[in-house]
Amino acid sequence: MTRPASDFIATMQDRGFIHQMTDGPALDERCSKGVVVAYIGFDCTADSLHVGHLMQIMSLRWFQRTGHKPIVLMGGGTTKVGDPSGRDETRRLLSDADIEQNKASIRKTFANYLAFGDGPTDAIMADNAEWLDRLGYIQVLRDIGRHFSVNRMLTMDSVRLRLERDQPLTFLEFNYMILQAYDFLELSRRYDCVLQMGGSDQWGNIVNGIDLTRRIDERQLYGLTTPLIATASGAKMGKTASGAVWLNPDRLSPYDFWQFWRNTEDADVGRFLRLFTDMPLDEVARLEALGGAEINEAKKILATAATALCHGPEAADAAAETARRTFEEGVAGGDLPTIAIERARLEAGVPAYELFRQAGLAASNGEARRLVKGGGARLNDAAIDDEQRVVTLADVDADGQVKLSAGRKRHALVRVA
RNA sequence: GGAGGGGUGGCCGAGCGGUCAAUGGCAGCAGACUGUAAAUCUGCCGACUUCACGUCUACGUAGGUUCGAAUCCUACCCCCUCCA
Repeated sequence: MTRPASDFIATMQDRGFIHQMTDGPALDERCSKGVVVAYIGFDCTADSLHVGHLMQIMSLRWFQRTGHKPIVLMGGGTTKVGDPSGRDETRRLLSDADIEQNKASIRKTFANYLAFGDGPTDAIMADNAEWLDRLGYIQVLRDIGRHFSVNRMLTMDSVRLRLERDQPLTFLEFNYMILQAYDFLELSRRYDCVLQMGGSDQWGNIVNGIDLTRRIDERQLYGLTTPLIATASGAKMGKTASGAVWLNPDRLSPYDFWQFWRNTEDADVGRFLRLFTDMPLDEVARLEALGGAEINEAKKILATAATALCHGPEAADAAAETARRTFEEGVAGGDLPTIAIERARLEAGVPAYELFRQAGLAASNGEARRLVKGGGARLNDAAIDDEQRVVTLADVDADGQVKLSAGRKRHALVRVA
């Protein structure tokens, strides 16, 4: 493609957000001529989004920053059905109450990335439960169902892959793409929305919405998908010690979120800076070029910038500071997980493995003991060599705390209550 | 409805009467090497405790046979394939 005319497409292209587009040139032109409305849907399958959703969120952010109006569509309705895209197994059915709860919890995340309001380019939030819940079966079959050919539905990846692998696909899930297609139609009518974005696994669903709207309203809509992000060594992105990298602070602390980015592989630093921060491209290029251990500086900047977007600048700085003190000075930083213990218990002496378990550094006493046995446990930065090591008041430092470490990276504090 | 195949630890996948808490791979944790990276090598990786050739809970569910079952039998549930 020649150089895009619109800031939006140019930015998305330069920063690596574009996997596929429907009629890219036309979309580019649209975006260069005035405010465009676009949406991305988020299903409420968990009470928090995770880094896997970050591409989508950043897409909306850039969309808004380049002068357009983003719609965050909560999938209050579609979550009741469950998107089969990219999965071999049927999603567990969530209760309406769970979905409501998840929705409420997820909503909060967006406030940090987008500016909501009533202005022409202010973001708005919608919920497809609003229209999907009201649909009548026969009516949908007649109005929408007749525009879908089962022959074609069977060729969509979300369906085809299931069938090819002999994995079951329920009729409920089979209908998901129809509902998502209908969403696009509905949003185009309600908000003049002409663009849907999403991950590459959403391509089929997006194209269905475009086709449906062309057939019913004779309106041209557009789609744009983002590439699947894996780490340079091929692993799926977003896994950490304790599972997914959640965006909600109650699921993953800002400190741990910061650590996730800090541990980015060398080869990914530039790409991640482009995708997950607002950093200008020339600055990214400079940081990316750092060699050897110097690349660590770039990782810190990445971590702080990404955390600032998600959790706010204060939380990001606090996390960076805690990390600096913990790793560079070897002092216990303030953001580390902390547990309290009564003075009396310490006077009597508490086995170290017990404390490791309580502090969450080990899931069970047995695991804690194995950690000690394996040489990975440290007490106030000194390796614990005796499995039976008992912690007493003698181990408490001047600040009234004891520092526990499991490996190089995971630390916790025990404070005397 | 009929015939056949299958349900094993977070996942994949061996086992098919004892020595099986269950081979192997992946994922995860830790150690060494480093740069809080990658790659590599090593150890750990159901729970609990006196960490041990100990106890408990586990191989879809419920019973049964047996000194002893993930392994055999019965019933039930679920999945897949083919036929109707």
